[in-house]
Amino acid sequence: MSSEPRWEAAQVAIRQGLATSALRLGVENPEAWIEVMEPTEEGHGDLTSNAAFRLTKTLKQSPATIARRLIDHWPELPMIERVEVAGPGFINFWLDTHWLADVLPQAVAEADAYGCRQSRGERVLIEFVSANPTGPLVVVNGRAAALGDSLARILQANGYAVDREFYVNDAGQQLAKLGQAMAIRLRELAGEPLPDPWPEGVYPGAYVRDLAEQYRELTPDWAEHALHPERREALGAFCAERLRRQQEQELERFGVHFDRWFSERALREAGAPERMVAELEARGVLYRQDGAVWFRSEQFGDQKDYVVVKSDGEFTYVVPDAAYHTHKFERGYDIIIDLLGPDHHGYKRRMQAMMKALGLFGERLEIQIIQLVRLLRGGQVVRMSKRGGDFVTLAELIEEVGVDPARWFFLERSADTPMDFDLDLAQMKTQDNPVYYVQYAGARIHSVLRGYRGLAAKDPENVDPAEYREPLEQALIRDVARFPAVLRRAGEQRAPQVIVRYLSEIAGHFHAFYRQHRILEEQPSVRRARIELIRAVLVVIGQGMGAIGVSVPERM
RNA sequence: GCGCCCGUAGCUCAGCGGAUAGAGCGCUUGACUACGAAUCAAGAGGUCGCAGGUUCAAGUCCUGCCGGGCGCACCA
Repeated sequence: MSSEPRWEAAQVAIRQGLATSALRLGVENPEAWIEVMEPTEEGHGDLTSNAAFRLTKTLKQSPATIARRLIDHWPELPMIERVEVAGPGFINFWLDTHWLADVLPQAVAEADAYGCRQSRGERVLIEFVSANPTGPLVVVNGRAAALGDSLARILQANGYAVDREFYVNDAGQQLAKLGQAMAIRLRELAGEPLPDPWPEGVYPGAYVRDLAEQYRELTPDWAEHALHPERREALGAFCAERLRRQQEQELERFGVHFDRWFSERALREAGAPERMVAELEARGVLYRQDGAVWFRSEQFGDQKDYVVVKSDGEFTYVVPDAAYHTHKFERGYDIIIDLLGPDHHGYKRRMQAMMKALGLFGERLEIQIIQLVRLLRGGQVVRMSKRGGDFVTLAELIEEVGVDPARWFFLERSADTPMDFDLDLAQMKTQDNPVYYVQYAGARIHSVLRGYRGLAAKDPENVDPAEYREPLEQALIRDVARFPAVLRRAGEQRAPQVIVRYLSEIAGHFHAFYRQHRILEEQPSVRRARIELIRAVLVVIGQGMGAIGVSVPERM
């Protein structure tokens, strides 16, 4: 249950005020022209509008003149302290600090509901990570995990019911290769030499040997199994299940919990791919050529047609994938989000084309590509390749830099930008990591609140907003008031980094305030007001950090 | 060759068509007998890859180049 966010209320009131003025000046349908936003620069008010510029054509006057006329009969509103025309015609609004200060007790009272919105009855499905169960998770999976989980948290705070789902590719070719690798490792355990050369496409990673050892413990006639090609799939399935569980543990350790692990094998066993092909056939979007079955992808906006059933009768991977996506739609989600890895560029159009061919709504399916993560060590790019068996795992990354900094680092950058992750920097210079900057602000507030316990009885019960005189106090009040709007924007733009930026900002204001002003050593009335302020700041830091899955320790 | 993403301070990156383009790191100079110096204050540092176009207004939108990354299989 959350009350009216003051910042947004002010925005709405200003828009209405400007619309009323514009109407009086003879503008038809003024709402369409009026925009109220946060200025990029300090000194340009709390909220600003460019309405005058946009009305020059209609009113045939200079923006400065229009701006003056728009605020000519500006009504007295308790929330607005000052209105001014600035520059070539901007209208800047300063909100009344005392009016805004009401958000402080509100934030403190609402605590972990502050900034959140009531349920809107819409369901969201986010599929992310979905790494193949053929090895440990790697660094880019960590980026996907951090982004998907944070997005889920942000959307939940915005009133959506969100499910996190992991699609497990526990079928098909990769499983066979995994089984083959397993057979090789079992024979190695039996004392046979490793094949030379190593077979093409078979995972050479040493982790398969660990799995082989586990298999030996559990299976009396393990040596037999290594020799029978028809056992390969079962061996692969054994590995896949083990590796999937290992991935799940690593993700839990990273603070990411999936609501559902959706099995491709189950989908196949239920005959979904066959039904998918039949459905496409019935819609007349398939044709036969060179012994294979092709999908008319070009008709639906893709670059070229592609094969759905190979000449050997096997499905290509898009068929079960399309069946899976259809299944998502059938489950009734209002928004379906896929976060895909950087090796799925071509896949996006392909899946959208197929959904279009099936008559499913394209807008409800959002596909976001997460770009590459390059690791730097000693100033050199660390080359990673799963097939080459040479990679840095997510577990190793967490070991080196810790969960909180790793998450922060991933979320700091927008998903569609390839990023460099400098391991040396993250490891050696942890004190420079911005995540500690925000956590330190939280720890300082906790420390002050501990010190306040013995003093609280001497202070007045109620806060007098007139005590907020310092610019930094007022900046913090604005930060607290702005938070619901920030959370909302992060959700609309599907951009956790909006929260990250905000947190750095409010922490900066807090540290400056803390160095410059005393809290506990002030007069009771001032002290009471400042305690209320920092309690609210702590709530907001907690809410923001919660939205990106980073902790706020009481001591550090 | 085609498609997607990216070129902004020495480095890593922000920047919902709006005002004098920002932050962190690094560099220079200052601040603890004071609630936690993992902090704060001040300074230096830019032809926003290049060229056109749209607009009252372009780092942001459009077109073409240049540079980098990643994709373009009867692989997943």
